Amino acid sequence: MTVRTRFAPSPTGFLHIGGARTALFSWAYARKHAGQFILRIEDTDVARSTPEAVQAILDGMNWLGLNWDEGPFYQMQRMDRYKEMIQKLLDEGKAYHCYASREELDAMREQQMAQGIKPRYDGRWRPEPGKQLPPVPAGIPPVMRFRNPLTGNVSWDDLVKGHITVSNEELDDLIIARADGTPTYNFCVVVDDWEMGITQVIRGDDHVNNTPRQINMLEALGANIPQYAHLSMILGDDGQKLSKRHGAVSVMQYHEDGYLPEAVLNYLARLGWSHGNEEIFTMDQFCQWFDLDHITPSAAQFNTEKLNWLNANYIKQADMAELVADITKRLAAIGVAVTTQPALPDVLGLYRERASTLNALASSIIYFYQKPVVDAEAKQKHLTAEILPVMHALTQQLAASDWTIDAIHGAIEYAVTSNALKFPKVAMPLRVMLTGGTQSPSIDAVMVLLGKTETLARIQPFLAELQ
RNA sequence: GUCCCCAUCGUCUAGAGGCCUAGGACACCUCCCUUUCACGGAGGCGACCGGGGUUCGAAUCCCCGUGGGGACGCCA
Repeated sequence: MTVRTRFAPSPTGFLHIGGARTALFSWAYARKHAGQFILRIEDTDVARSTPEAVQAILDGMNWLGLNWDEGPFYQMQRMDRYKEMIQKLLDEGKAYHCYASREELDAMREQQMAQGIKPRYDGRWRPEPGKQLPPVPAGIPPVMRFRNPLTGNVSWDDLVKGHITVSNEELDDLIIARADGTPTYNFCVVVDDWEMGITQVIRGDDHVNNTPRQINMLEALGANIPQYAHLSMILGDDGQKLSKRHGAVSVMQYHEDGYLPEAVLNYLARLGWSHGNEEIFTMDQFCQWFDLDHITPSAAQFNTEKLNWLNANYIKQADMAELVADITKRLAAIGVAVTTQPALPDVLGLYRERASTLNALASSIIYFYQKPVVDAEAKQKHLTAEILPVMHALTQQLAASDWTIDAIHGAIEYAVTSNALKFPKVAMPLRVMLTGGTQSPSIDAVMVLLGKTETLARIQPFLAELQ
């Protein structure tokens, strides 16, 4: 049987990091087994679903490169099919109408909680042989409930968590269609997973509790039971649960923040899954290695520092043409136009090993295309009156040099030795004048990139000012 | 409250009864490289939640406890 997995988000918000990992694992499982990966949009909550959210999910998937083989299927477009199946269950006596009002049900739950028992529907409208049902209230549209078995257990071998058993006594007759006739989540999932031939349901472990209900419905429908793999959740950097209010961000935010999709993917893959000591790997390798056996059943805390480390690695390896295009865009976004000189690939060649995000990389090279803002403290510390004569002499020599890295280095070296100074004593003032700060790659390499004219132009005002 | 799940360095994890003096990675510290900062290299610090079993032997299996999480919607 060919493997068919699915990712089934509800379009009520952006694709966040937890959803992205679920999608990644489902995708990788299908790829590993040469199967199909299906995208299904669970939009039956009309009030909360939005087209913008659908687009945001698609954008996130595309950015990560998680390509799907079928879909996206929209549940709202499959209503007729669900309704047929509901009718089938009704005809077979496996579902029934319930006329209990919301107020009535709320009161029931409250009472059960007060008694210290698990709140569950008490079956007041469930038909039984010889049972007298309440009189049907007039003008009240009923909901449809699934007739869950009263006794016995439901169990399955979860591919991540192992054997799980739940007693049917813990379950109740869930609503499968609302009063307006639209089917609810648990029912749609069951019909879709069945009809789409899903073989492995890989999803978040907040669905563990839904699984026994779904298995019961699948059985009532006469459907095959897929295998289930429940992934633990991802906690925020601070160990707290991720929520809209707290820490949950769109995967596209990582794009904006300067992360490469490869890095995010690699990080996510390694969060809760492992392949021995492998830390950095391509998606091809991941798809070959991926298996459900090596997924940790416990929750994992997100660690931005490790993501940064991975991202730095991917920035170092990135294709130069792509890097140039990306950095150009990021600089443009902050109002910096990249000119032909110095050539961006040359600059990036020197700076790419120093940054852990693309944004950091972009801002680290601004001073090649704009006059730097000089750090006052650095200026005061390094641009002293005593260094002035040395700088003057050095500038003259630089002006006459042929502007190769050796020539520049030689000129600085001469200034150092002829004045009996330490190298930084000369290099630091240059760094401050040319870059505005005290941290940069080798100053001679920076000067080569900056060019003779620009270098001298940046030094000149300081010499004048110091005089 | 009830049910379900989870538990190895600060974090992500390796670990399928002896290979464990518990390995790797991030972070942190030290040193090296060096022209500052990074990068890189070499070291270091650092964990099996507690208690009972089972076993010749337990991080690993079982039970209890503790702690954490999830679920209990006409949401998904």
